[in-house]
Amino acid sequence: MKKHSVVIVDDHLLFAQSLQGLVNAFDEFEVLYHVKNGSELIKKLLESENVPDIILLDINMPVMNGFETMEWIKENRPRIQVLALSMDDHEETIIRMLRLGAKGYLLKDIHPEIFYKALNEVISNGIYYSERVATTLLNTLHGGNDNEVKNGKKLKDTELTFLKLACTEMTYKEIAQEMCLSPKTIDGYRESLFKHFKVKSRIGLVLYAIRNNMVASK
Amino acid sequence: MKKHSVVIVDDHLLFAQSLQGLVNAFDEFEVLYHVKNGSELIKKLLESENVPDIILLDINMPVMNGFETMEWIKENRPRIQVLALSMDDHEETIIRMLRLGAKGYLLKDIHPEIFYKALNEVISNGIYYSERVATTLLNTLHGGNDNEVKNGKKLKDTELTFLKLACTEMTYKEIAQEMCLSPKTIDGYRESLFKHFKVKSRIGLVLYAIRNNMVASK
DNA sequence: TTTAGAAAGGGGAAAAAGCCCCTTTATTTA
DNA sequence: TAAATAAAGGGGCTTTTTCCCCTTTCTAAA
Repeated sequence: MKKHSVVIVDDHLLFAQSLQGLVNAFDEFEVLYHVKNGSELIKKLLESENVPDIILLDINMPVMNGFETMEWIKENRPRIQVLALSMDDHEETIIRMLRLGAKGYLLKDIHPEIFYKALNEVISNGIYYSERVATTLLNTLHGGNDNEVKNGKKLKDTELTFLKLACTEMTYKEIAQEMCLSPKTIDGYRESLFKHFKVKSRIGLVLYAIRNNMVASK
Repeated sequence: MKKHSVVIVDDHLLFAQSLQGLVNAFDEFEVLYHVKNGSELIKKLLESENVPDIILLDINMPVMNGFETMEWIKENRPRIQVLALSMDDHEETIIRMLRLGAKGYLLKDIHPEIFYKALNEVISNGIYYSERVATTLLNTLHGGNDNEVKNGKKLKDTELTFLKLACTEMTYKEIAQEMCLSPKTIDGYRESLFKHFKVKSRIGLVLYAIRNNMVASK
């Protein structure tokens, strides 16, 4: 029987290498190769005629991150199943990744047996989430009471740009200049995001953005 | 020949399990067991008469983090060599860990061969740093030009408390109340930390604190 | 074709943040 | 022991932030 081929995309070489060993230890799976980021993956996919069945995709990578990579895969290699693999359990991240078409979302603290189950599930065209991920999703779906704005709704480009600049030492005036908008417009974005995220100050905004992975914290 | 025994402390089970495979693949080393956090490690060390030669210690763990764990080890099991293993390459973190007595600091994106070298180095009583870690350290040691305050100097308790509260939606007035100090004193801390970290605003302070792991970001 | 609702922006004011320069009281340290 | 330094705090000022209410323009839906 031909084994299912797996490609690992993760910049943590130690983890990638170790994970490769783990995958190869499963009878039904074997690792084709592993790469350090999205760009390398794309290069490999383009030059190799050996198409993998599953891609294990890390999200936080320096060069080309998981989201961008996922978009590329969906457009160019839609038949490859992608399993997101991250330490980040914030719902914004999870939802974003699943919206982009990932077939599952695993946290790196899962048990290897769960990992094995996830691989099998994905191969048989299913979807798999870590328990904590599923819980998070449930909370989001029929979540809460008064958060009709809070989550799913994604930010507009301009709001996101503002948010990123707000997570900076720039004053609003400087941000306005940078974005070629009136300070008053910026003030509007600010108020709208404050309500959206239920925060009371720019500090709160920054904390929210970082905690939810909307801007790079490190 | 008896193999050198290794204990893995990491909450990412998938990583831990995979790493165990990697370590066991080296002839000279074998994994004794792996645990999810510092508390579990201590329990194991206390109840088992089988003392490991090396502990591979992750830093970011939910229950008892690497720093606390390192302190305990130095006090109670000073003869065990500890290799810190983290994705965090900020100098404050590295220096703190090495000050606490870690025999090396590895970033999780290192190559497995480097990992092997590090294990051997530590066993022969040496010290090993990832290349990027060494670079960071060098920059710090005879670093820069005018940063006589910047790094090594650790914050006083009260300053750290202020810093943590500053990474919050509280106003300075509220922080002052919380700390039972005059708002003017708080203002003094603020100014001093601004200079210390070379930031221009409270936002900058928050970003610095998070990036350097001085407050929990997530 | 109205009409509702975004998006961009204005006025104005109160609160908070940021900045210097200063005083007092301990605690070092030379 | 005298001088230096650190910790706590005050005065007073400017800039930023935060808030609320309002206008115009354009687009999309009823």
